[in-house]
Amino acid sequence: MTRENWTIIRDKLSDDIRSGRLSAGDQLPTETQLAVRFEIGRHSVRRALEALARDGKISIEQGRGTFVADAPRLTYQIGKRTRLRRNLIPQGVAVTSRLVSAARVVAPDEVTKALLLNPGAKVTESQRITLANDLPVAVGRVYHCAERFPDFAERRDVLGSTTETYRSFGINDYVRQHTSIFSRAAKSEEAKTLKQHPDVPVLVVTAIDATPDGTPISNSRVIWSAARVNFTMEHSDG
Amino acid sequence: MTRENWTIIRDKLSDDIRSGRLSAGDQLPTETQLAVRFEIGRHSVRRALEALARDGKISIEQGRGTFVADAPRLTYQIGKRTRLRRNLIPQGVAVTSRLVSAARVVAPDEVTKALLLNPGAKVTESQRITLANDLPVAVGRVYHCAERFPDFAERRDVLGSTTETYRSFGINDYVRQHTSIFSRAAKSEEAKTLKQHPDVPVLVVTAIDATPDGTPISNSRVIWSAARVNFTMEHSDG
DNA sequence: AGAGAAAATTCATTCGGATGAATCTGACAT
DNA sequence: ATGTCAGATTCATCCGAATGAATTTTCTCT
Repeated sequence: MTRENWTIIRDKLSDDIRSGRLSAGDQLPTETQLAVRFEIGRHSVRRALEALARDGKISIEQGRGTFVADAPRLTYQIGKRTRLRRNLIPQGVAVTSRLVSAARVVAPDEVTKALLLNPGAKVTESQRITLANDLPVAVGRVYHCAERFPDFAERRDVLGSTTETYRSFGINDYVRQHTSIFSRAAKSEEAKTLKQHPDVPVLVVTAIDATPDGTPISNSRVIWSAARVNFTMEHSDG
Repeated sequence: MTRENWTIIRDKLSDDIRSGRLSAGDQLPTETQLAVRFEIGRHSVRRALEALARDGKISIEQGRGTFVADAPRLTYQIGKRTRLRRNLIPQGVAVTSRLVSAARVVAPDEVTKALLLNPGAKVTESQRITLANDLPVAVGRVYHCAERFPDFAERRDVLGSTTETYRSFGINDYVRQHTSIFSRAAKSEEAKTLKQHPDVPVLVVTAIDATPDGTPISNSRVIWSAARVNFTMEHSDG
């Protein structure tokens, strides 16, 4: 009985949310109140709340309170024709993305390999943050060969779309060549950027886009909030 | 200085592992010793260790101690020709899988939809656990239409390979039709089955396999230990 | 009213301490 | 050698308490 006490309250709250007894946006009782009601220590309450936050079921905000998450999980389709905006918009989600920084740097090893560049080649690194309904869902870095796409980040920022930007460089089509996904704990700065609880893991999605003839044109590494996204893949065509 | 004290020891240990000062299999000092050495409370030490365990960098074992993880992350390639064994073996990993249970049940809603069955149709549910070098990495349920594949689980267990089993049913080829991936916290029983720390999240991979002409033949839902796996996808052919 | 300061709320982090559970070690008897 | 059991070690869980930080609410003064 003494063991795994905190799972009781976690499961109770989880049930309340699923069944609708607690609905999206509702504020939960304070930690102290929950501790009293369930007759357990506040630390066990915190443990339970942390577990729920990791699943994205609730959102814990310091100084304000704890709330039932109101944003459902986004579905992001990965395939040959992976297009961030087009894939998220159909879900009735307002997707925006913002340029955080742009720089010209010597390509890191992985980028050199991914883009088939010579060691020491320069690339442009643009860092963007993606929001769905004003809530950050992903933050990522994209690398382009600096010689071929000298001002990619700036143009992308003006044109507002990756597809358009490629077109302005004379590339009318591009396809996803390779994708890799893994999960890890969020670094504290990532958690801050994504406005998520420090214990929510992130999904790291590394990808290579290429022209239809197979020439790689971009290498990206996007950090997704694991609680807010769901990836799908169709293997027929893409 | 008082804030986020525990991240200091987390980062220190993480560095020690990455740099090789601590190597695979090494036992870490006990919680108490670490607390003394870093001049912080044991609870902060635990918090740091939990964070490292979530990333799969260390493995915490009650009554034994805490050890640097010795199993590297597996890479599992998802594509049109997704075959568990063939995709993992090239990495020098001894992959085995074991039937945990087999049953004949009324198809759950999602399965009905995935396999295009009539409501109330029966399916076989086989639960298998997959081990890589004797370490569990995944546990999953696979559903097959009971009419067409009445004894799938049993045959699969005898023949030792999914491909062979399908062949015995007259299916010489099959392809991955659809895959979806998301992350969530592990349920306590899943954590136990996968022999992982309760705080390590899992990746839920739902898939539909089909014959080349597009007829769905199986629906699976596999729970992967998020710390031990890494998914990749090639979008050219599969 | 309106602006700004003070107070109250609420979560964040940390510490110390206690008990339980799993595992290993070593003494002991067979 | 082998098996058993007591004790030590180590992590797991829990509680209570204090201080700090972020936010909201209330009050005060102009």
